[in-house]
Amino acid sequence: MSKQELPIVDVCCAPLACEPLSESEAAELAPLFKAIADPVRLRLLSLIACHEGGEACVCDLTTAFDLTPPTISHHLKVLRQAGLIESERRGTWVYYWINPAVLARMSTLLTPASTAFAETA
Amino acid sequence: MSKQELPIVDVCCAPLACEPLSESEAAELAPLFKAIADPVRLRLLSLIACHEGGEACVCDLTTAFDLTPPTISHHLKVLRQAGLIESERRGTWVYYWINPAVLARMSTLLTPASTAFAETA
DNA sequence: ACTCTAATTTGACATCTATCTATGCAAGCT
DNA sequence: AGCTTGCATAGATAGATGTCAAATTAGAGT
Repeated sequence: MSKQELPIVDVCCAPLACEPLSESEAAELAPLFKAIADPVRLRLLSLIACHEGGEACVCDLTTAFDLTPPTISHHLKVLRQAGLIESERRGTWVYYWINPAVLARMSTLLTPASTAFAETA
Repeated sequence: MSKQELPIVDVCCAPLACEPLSESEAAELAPLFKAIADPVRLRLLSLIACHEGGEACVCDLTTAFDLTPPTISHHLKVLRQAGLIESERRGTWVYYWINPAVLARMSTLLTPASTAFAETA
């Protein structure tokens, strides 16, 4: 539905610490993190990812928050426009599921290159 | 220097998709992503992480942007207050380095639990 | 057709944010 | 002491963002 802006996924996938991010790479990646830089959207993403069958109806999601349906709808739209989730209407209900490839790309980006951590000083 | 608010790192470390994020977990995690949800800060983080010795002087960073020093200083402060980087003054210059543990935690959170991606459809 | 429910869109508003200029502070040098 | 450079803070401002109430669209079932 509504194929408006499709998320770009052609940027590099190397960890942040491998080589400095170019201006254009940063410009494409920042919106992905901006999309999850909100407590409600983080929980939405988690609720969807954890839901049985890998997808959740909006009605399953709205009940988990002290927010009005339009607000939830707004947050879902932000996540969808960023490419983090996808949706489909089936009869009365609209279902959402996550796009694991985008999540994986973000995860990889944040991987400490050297993996030289572990010193929890 | 200035031990103001130290970042909390006592929240769970499991991937988003393992079990739904609690409200408080989301509230603690969102600011971390908000800190990197900006193209300038993403590049700053990358520049610092990639710099030889694992640390960079502010003077190394300001030259990479078309922004005034106060603006860079502001972004560094945001990253530092989130716990993503740390800093120390040595003589004339101030050096910044990344906190790999926090990066690793964020990376883990975004790991698709099932690791059932790879279908780059 | 009418009605009911599910979900989104629109418009408004208060708050937050990125950026700048101007100022302040700290360290090194003459 | 005084100057210069590196960096941070303070204050101001335009623009983005999260939230809600009201209106709208889409299906399902009388």
